[in-house]
This record gives sequence, C-alpha cells and structure tokens, in this order.
Amino acid sequence: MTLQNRVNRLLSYKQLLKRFKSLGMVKIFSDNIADPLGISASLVRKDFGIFGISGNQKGGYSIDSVLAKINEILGSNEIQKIVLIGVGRIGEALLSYKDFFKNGIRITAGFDIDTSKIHENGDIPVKPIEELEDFVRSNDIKIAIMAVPDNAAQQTLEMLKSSNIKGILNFTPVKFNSTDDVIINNFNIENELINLIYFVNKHIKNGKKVIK
Amino acid sequence: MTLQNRVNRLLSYKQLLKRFKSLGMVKIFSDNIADPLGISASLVRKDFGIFGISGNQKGGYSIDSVLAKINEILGSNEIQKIVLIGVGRIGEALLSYKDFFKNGIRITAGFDIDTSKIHENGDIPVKPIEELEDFVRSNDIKIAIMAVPDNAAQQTLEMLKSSNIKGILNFTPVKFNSTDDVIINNFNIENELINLIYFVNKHIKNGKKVIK
DNA sequence: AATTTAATGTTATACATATAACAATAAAAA
DNA sequence: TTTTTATTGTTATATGTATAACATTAAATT
Repeated sequence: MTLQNRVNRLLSYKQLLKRFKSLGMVKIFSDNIADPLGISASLVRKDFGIFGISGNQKGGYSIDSVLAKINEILGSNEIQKIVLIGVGRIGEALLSYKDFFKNGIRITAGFDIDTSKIHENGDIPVKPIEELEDFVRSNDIKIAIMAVPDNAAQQTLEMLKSSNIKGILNFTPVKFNSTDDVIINNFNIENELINLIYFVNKHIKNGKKVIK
Repeated sequence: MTLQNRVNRLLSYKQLLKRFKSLGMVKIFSDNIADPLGISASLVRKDFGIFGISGNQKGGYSIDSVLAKINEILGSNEIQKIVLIGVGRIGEALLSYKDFFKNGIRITAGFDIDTSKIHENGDIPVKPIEELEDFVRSNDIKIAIMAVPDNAAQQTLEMLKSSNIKGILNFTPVKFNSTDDVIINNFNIENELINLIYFVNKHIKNGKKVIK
C-alpha cells in the first residue's frame, strides 16, 4: 500500500537521518536506513546514486552531508511561497500549521469568496478571491493549496490555471488530472479512509499479512 | 505522480460513474471511463474483471450495476464506525466534515488529553483519552484517525495498537510502517507540498511534460 | 439465417520499480 | 606492504503494474 516515489523516499530518509543525528550519530550505512523503512539497502543506495549522494567504501554515508544534499535537491534551503484557496475548516487548520516553517514553506496569503473571512492585517492575510491573480503574478507564486467546497472546485481550478499556478494540492473531493500546464496532487480524505477500511477488512478475512 | 492502487481506482470509477449518471446516462464503455481518468481502457476492464464486475459484449456496462458492485466491494453499504484521536485544528476540521456521511463513514467519537476539549453532549462527543480503549472495544471499532501533535504520535500509536485498532490514517508528521497487527496510512501534508514543489520545479526546468 | 460489427474478457508484451548479486575499492588488519 | 574485510556503487534479475493485442461473443445488419 505504501505507494512511494523516489522523492517521497528522500523525505523519509531525511526524517530518519534527523532522528539518527539527534541521537548523536554521525555516519550511517545503507542498511541502517533501509531496515526501519522496510525497504532494501540496495534501493537506498540506488536512490542516493541517482540523486548524486555518495559515501565512503567502508565508512558509509555522512549524515550531515546526506541531509545537506537532500535539502539542496528538495529546495528546502530557499523559502517556498504558496497560497491557500478556501479558508473553511481545513483551510483554517492549514493556515495555523506552524510546522510548515521548518521546511521553508510559507503560506503567504489565503483567499476566499466569503467577505466575512477577509482580514488583511493578520498573521497571514486573507484576501478576496478577486485579488488572487494579481497576487500570484506579482509574488511569483507557483503552488496553491485548494481547500474549497466541492461545488467550487472546478471554477477554482480554472482561476488557478489562468493565474499561472503550476502545482496544486487539492483537498476537495473532486479529482483532477495533471496537465501540461499544472501538476495536481489530489488528496481525498474520504477515499483514504475507504481504502484503509477495505484493506483492513480484507486483512482480517485473509489472515494476517503485512500490506505495504 | 498519481500513484494509484486498484482500490483507489475503484473510487475514481465510482466518482466518475456518479457524474455520468447525473447526466442521465445508463450504459458506459470502458473507453468512456478510461479517457477522463487518463488510463487505458484495458486497465479498466482488467480492474472490473478482478473485482467480478461484468458487462455486455456490445452494450458496455450498466452504470447502476457497476456502482452497486463497487459499493458492495468497498463496504459502503454498511456504516463504517471510526474514531478520531486529537481534537486540535485538523481534528476539529475532520469532526465537522459532513461529507463522510455520504460514504457511510461515521466518526463516532473524538478523544483528547486536553480536558478543555472534552464535551460529551455535542454532535460527536469528545472524550478523555483514557476512555479510548474501552470505547473502541465495546463499539468494535477498527479504524482510527490520528491527528495529534508529533511529540504524542508514538505514544498514541501504542495506545491504538493495544486497543486493537486495525487501521490508522496518520496525519502526524511522524511516519510509521504497517505491521502484521495494524495497517498505517501516512499522510504528511508538508511532504506532499515538498514533493509537489520538487516536481513543479523540475517540470519548469525540463520543459513541459505531463507527470502522472 | 448468415455475416458483420463493436464491444468485452483475456492473454501477451512492455514498462517501471525493487531486490538480489556482485564487482570495485578504501579502510583495517596482519 | 600485502591481505582481508566491509561497505559502496552498479549490473542483472525478479516482481509488479499497465498497456497493447487479440480472441470471444452477443447484438445489429444484411
């Protein structure tokens, strides 16, 4: 089940390496990374190879230099400015999500059609949706989080496209496909739950077997 | 990019078929499903075959009977009771998420250590975390959403395991692996954003090419 | 009633991804 | 200084997943 691409794995490596580091470790072998993540050591080495991360024939990999390289690859060294469309329940939760700062992600503004949501002088301003296009263009923003109700999803997508947004994390229940112009990452909470329920039931029926 | 397993695709089919149905359509061909989802018609037919969904040699598939079969497979006909651990910002947003009802998912209770969050007589009760194990056992609950702060994640996981929970949708930034006892579905919002940023930047550099 | 047709259902192939095996090599040991 | 050793880096194999090709078949046409 754990569907992972190479970049997602890189993030897992980062998380794990930070924990190793916090324990005072300095060097690490591919096995030490593979085992806790339930993958093979050769996959770790291959990933590292592909991203140009190298180690020493005997001494393994230096945690610090791997972490530095991963941050470089992921662009975590620069600040990544994004916008949030739809300041409802989920939108508000995301606005107050302090952890983003750790990875250099900044929600620079929220946008909503509901005028009661607008407040310019907060920690993160919430602006009327009409200002989206101007804001995105003048601040050179490429990424948006979409957290509007499902009946506004299509319309919001069009706005984001015409604002020249290049990547969307879509929290609406409406699934959209990526195109040449925009990469769309759909996250449907209900579907994740239904999926989980399915595999749990299957698991219970078929007897215990780890599903990845 | 759109990493999809067979069950996730089934959910996509369901969503799409409901839309076709709302347009008044009654029958559908595999191409009609495949094209909007950007997959091959043979994959649709193969999925249907694996799940025992059959059509007519000439007339395609009956939308109603496919939908009925999908609901049966996914267990959407029964009510799926789940619990929510951690009633912070995200937790609250999920508690008020009305759409769950459409698919038969019921958050039966929330749990928190913070006593100020507790209220027994709301729409959905929020109970002290100490009552979790009893509640889960007496209501035969198998699925939990974990939305606690990262420093409480490990401890919460242990509680859920000892309460005999079989599936966890994990919203904490701490990644956990599935085991023989429990299937864990990690959703890390930051990681999804970093992942998206990576592919958008790559996309911009390498020239336009659809990434799925 | 025979033939054509247009779809399904299934098998074969291609592509993608992960693992396993091993060759290369730098450090450690003798 | 040579040999051994332990790990990386890389190539070969296996597994998993998606597509393409085709055989099958029921409806439509002649």
